[in-house]
Amino acid sequence: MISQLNPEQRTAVTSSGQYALVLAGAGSGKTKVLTTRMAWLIQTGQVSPYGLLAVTFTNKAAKEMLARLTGMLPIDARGMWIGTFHGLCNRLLRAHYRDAGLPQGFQILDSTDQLAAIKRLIKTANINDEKFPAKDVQRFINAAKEKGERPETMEVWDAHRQRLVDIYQLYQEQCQREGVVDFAELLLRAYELLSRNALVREHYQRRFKHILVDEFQDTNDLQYKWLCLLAGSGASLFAVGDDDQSIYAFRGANVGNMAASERDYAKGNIIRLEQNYRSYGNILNAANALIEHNSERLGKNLWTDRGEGEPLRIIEQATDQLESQWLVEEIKALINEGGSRSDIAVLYRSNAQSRTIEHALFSARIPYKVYGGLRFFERQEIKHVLAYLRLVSNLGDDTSFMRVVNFPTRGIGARTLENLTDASREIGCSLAYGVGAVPGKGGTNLAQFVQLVKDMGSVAETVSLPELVQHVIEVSGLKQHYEQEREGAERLENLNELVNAATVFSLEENYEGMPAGKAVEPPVQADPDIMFQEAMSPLAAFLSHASLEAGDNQAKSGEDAIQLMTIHAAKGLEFKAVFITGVEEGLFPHENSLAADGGLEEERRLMYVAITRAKERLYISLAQSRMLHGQTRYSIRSRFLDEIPEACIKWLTPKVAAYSQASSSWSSGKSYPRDPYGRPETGSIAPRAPRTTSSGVQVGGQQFRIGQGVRHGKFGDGTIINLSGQGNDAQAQIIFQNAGAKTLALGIARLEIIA
DNA sequence: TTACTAAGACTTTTT
DNA sequence: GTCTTAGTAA
Repeated sequence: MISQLNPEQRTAVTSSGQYALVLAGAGSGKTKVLTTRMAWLIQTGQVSPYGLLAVTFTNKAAKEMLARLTGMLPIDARGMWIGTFHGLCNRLLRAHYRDAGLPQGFQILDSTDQLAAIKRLIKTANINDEKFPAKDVQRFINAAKEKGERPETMEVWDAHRQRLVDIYQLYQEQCQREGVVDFAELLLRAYELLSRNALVREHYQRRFKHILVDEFQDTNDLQYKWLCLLAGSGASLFAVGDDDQSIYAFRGANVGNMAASERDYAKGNIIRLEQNYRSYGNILNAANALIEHNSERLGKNLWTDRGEGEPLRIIEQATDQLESQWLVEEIKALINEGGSRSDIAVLYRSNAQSRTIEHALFSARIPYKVYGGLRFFERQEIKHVLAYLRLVSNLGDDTSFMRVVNFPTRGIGARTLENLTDASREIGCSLAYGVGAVPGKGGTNLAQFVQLVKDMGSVAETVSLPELVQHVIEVSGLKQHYEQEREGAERLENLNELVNAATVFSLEENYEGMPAGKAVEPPVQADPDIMFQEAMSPLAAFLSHASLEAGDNQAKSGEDAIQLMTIHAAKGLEFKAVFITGVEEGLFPHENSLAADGGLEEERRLMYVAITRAKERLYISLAQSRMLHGQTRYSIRSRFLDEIPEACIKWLTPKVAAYSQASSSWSSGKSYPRDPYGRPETGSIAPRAPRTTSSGVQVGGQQFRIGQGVRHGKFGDGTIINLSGQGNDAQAQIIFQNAGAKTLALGIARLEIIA
């Protein structure tokens, strides 16, 4: 297995030091190195499968790793510690729930659940929700946890921050009372468990001889500390990552961990994988040149022996709609050449851009798939069923209680719930236990609801997991509710799918190293840590599975379709042909990113990621005007395009020379902040100075010029600020005094020239 | 209690 | 343009 590697890959795989940092460029065989190293370590007898821990960020990556490993070696991967940070921490906490101070069946809150819990807290604790919006509080708490901070130890410098810390404290108390943990808490609890409990820590430090980390540039401070603690002084730490592909700083990832690890382990063992097996030369040259503009890189240059290939094709269109139309034509051409649709990806910076593109593809009847969006376990009907199931598992789960107490409606209104909240708080119990204290009709309805959940609980003791799920769907009234709803058919289908998911889950023999489904005997063999474990109930295991693996993020597979996704979602993927759309100042780099520290560099890395997705052909497009937030905005091409060498590029529309005079803006009468490049930092309404030096366009006997006044039957009077195209295809951008900015086809719109 | 309307937001996102 | 949320009327 080693013989198929290039020299650098081989060095990495067989590295014998205590520490190695593999700087793996895009398309350089990162996963191959990681999995081959695992296989090599096991095969050469340096470690048993149980002495190995491999951690990734996504379930997808973990599955891929496991699949490749078992493909190379005939080993039983069950019980091996290969998983996501959250999955492994969950496993750790399940095994040692008592030492971690958690109830045995603790449940996991996803981000949505967490936000709901915080909103509820803000209400019950009478916190000013204008000063402390739930979203801000959530961000504060998660950021604190990701730095490993608890309320007691946090620095406070003003009253506002003090209050935030107090809310963090209250939130922790609420979670503890309800027996739930959020995502960040999984990591922090696991870290605290290891750092405080020497017995547990030493056990795992002894056990894991080799720790392997994927996408190391995406680790946050806490994850890094967790790794260091687990590695102790004896284990080998093998980290693979690419600082140039760090695009998640906004959610706490700290690229600095790469440099820090090198410093902390003082081994200086960096291995660079720079040979790229994915893209042609022009694509790589463009990517290399672009990323050169970033400072503080560890340094790396991709190369290939595949030749230059096609140049990058860049096009500038007048509007986002024309951009999409061009996209459709180009895609048609590619397909005519014999390309398959799924080899073509259309990437964009923000989700809002997909609408126009989808519309154009739809009109042209080109099948497409949009990635991103709601995942299976995040759908509201699924979350409703899960909330009932969580209540069955733990009546004290107030978040779930509030979610379904009146869904489907059963005459329990806001007033009744307010009474219940007050009563429960006074008694000091959870909502379900406080229903007796609510008088009147509301109280009766509440009592009936709690009885309903209790009845589900007794059924749970006698039937299998899928049977229970089916039962809950029926007696909760959810089934009936969606049967009556006009658009309920798909939701009903999803409910059936949930029963299937439960069936599949209960057939699995183990979950996170623990017995799952029908708790099988004997328990998972050969995992030495089984001695710490008590079997989790199948229901609790299923619920935790649902929180941790929200399901596929992709549209239904099957049909051969164009792939539409954000650049973030494209990381790790590759396509024969890639279109990067909307490459304009203000959008990409996004204007909001410029204010953030290191924001521009992260945007540039994002562009780097986008470029390196392409194997054969790369198209970049931009539009001079685009509908965004219901307004037309004008912008100039992204500075990133000026950072790519002309030698790699073929401009499909002429490259406009300089932008120094151009401005891009939303509304007149303001002055615009400038970035260090002397460019406007934000987009806006005042039309920018026309760029096309066109002397005018002749259509239907009329001569249109930039700056000319025109009158439209519907929009009124306005001024032409830009012209494009020729003859009947000519388009004009016009700012109407009352109707705002419009792009009109001169051959169609009836315009009257005025003074 | 529900259903409708108005107002405001709105970069990227896995677990 | 589209979604979520808060407020109000039926």
